[in-house]
Amino acid sequence: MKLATWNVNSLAVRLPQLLDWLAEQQPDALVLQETKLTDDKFPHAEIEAAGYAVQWFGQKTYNGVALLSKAPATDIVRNIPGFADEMARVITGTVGGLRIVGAYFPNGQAPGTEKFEYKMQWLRGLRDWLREELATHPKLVLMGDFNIAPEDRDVFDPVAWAGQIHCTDEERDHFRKLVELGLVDAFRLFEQPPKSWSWWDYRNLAFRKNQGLRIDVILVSEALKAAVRECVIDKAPRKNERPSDHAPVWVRLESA
DNA sequence: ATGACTCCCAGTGGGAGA
Repeated sequence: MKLATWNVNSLAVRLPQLLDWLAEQQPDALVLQETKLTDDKFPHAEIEAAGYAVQWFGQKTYNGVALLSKAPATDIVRNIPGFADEMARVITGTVGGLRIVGAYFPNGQAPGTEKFEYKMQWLRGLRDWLREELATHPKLVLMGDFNIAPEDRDVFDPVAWAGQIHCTDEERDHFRKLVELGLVDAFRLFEQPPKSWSWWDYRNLAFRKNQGLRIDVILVSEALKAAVRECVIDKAPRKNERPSDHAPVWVRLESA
């Protein structure tokens, strides 16, 4: 099983790149973030023609998520049960016996703002729901754009970013509390190249200079940990014309 | 350096992203 996550930063713009990547990488399931499309505008026909079933949940301008899978997903849940939210940020389904949660975590803007407080509330809501979800679905994968750089080694300039959004103690504490539910960061199960990022600012030639953050993450439950074989950030799509600012991340699990 | 780029909706500018 190959599972992937990609913040496409507008599916309207990135659809051709998505179709290319699906054809090349053949993931069994892929979650998308920042589709930025209302449900009536979602390009499901093109995705289905590429051999994927798809569930989607979006809104105008911001946010929007989708779950693509070769085998249709079942038991779909949109957003976080028990947490009222105006924004389309989470889509969950079961594929091949795995509970797949695709999430677009709030950005949070800056500590001390209303958006930061919303991020904290959202993270609490996610954790409370995931605790229950893990109890009923031990084989669970939470993946997406976390908008949290878990540790300093996930930041190109940890001194400059200290205390800044994505790197605050509060955000990292929430990340650790998710892990403490019984999840593991698949990327860190393996030796990885230093300076591995999943996002590079569009400004400042950041990609060329490899100045980025690792904020796109795949967490697998303890029940799946032993099955994880590989976890890769695929930088290739960031080299496309008109790329997303995020790279896809994928994980390969031993088929069982 | 309250920047830089990209996307969106609006409407010839501005918010948001991270």
